[in-house]
Amino acid sequence: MAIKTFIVDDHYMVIEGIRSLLQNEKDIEWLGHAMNAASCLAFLHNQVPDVLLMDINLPGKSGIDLCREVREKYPSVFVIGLSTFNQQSFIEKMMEHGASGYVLKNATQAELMEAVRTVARGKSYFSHEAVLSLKKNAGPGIPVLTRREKEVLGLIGDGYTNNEIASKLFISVATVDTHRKNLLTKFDARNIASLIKAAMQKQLL
Amino acid sequence: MAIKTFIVDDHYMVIEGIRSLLQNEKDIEWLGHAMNAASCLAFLHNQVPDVLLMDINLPGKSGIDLCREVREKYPSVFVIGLSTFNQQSFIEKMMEHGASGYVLKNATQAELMEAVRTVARGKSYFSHEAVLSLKKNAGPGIPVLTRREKEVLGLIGDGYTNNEIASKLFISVATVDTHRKNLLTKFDARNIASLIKAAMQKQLL
DNA sequence: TAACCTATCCCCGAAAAACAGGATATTTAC
DNA sequence: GTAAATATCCTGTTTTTCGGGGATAGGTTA
Repeated sequence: MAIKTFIVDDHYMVIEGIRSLLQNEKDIEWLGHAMNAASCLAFLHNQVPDVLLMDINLPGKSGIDLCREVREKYPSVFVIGLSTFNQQSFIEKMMEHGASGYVLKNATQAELMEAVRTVARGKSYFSHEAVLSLKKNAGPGIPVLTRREKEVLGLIGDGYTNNEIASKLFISVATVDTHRKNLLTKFDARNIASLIKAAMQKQLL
Repeated sequence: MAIKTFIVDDHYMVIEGIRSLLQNEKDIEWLGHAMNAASCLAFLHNQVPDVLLMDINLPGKSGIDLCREVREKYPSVFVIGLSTFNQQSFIEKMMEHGASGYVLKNATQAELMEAVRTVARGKSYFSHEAVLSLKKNAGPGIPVLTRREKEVLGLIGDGYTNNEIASKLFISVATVDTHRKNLLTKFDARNIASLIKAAMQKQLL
């Protein structure tokens, strides 16, 4: 029985590319594509694929959220995350939300097919490069921030000084300073510059 | 005479997608593809296309630089920039470096073919969405940085202090301070935090 | 209840950055 | 060849950050 596949990606060229890579495989069946989360869910309502290839950067609802929703409603669907970047933060998040694999968009045909077949058997598959970047970047991960810390981080990024932040949040400067110090510790940053850069890279700002 | 096209993109799926979108058009000929700047230049050495489709995010040398180089050596080649994002900073840069068009990767088949045909006639073509985002985001634009400023900006982002940067670059702290001041002015930033955030958003870091 | 997390506040001193001026070579561009 | 841009350096003062501490109070949870 052929593996039924479905694709969600807002890039027409990527959809076409994947289709042309998979269409000549006899054990892989192409059910169609969606270009956003809503029409993907609508499609699943009628027909359920075995493997769902999903861009993690979707307009509106992110791939991360869509992945969680699909896995909750249709546990038989295995999800493969697709992305241009191999950012460990994205990979980790997709995994946490139930994805079975992660493939970079510069993957070869062989890699893509292996991913589809592996995941269809209920196993996990990661792009070679994705694994490398996970290993390389094994250290930090995404720090867990409290609500207040996120708030302070946002204001720091907007260029406000501790004094201004204190006024805005109706707290003492000392408190803001403590939050700031905790942020530096959590991000393992030397100063505000590296803190902001790290936060931007981890999509926390 | 068919329009000879060539593609540079490091994403295999995108190459395949474009190929499958263009291959059935009788007035468009597919010369091949390259996955990085070097092999693109090597190809051009032997065969010159009419239209060169080029991802702006290439590994190593950026699409921006490749575009300039190609236009200098082969003025008959018209370049179309390809990108996932419609960031006005990228679009502007590609134009400054001699590109004739800009198409988003979520473009439709019709749009892509129109772009190729328009550009082949020596005219300019912009994705509908690219034009929109240019209009919408007319405000700030992207600051022009000198080589030294970019260097200093990078080191600031990596968390080095002015003293450390001075040592690294074998210049005085006062000079580093001046570069820093100029960066703040160019980015219209209040302090380092907002500078780094702005630089990250504009992909300059 | 005790341990833990979160948010709040405080002190100190050294280091760094921000602000405000100005100055001088060397390229680069017109 | 002249003007503009770039890179370099200087002297101040004021503000902010950074790195140590430590303390209290409320909520959660094991």
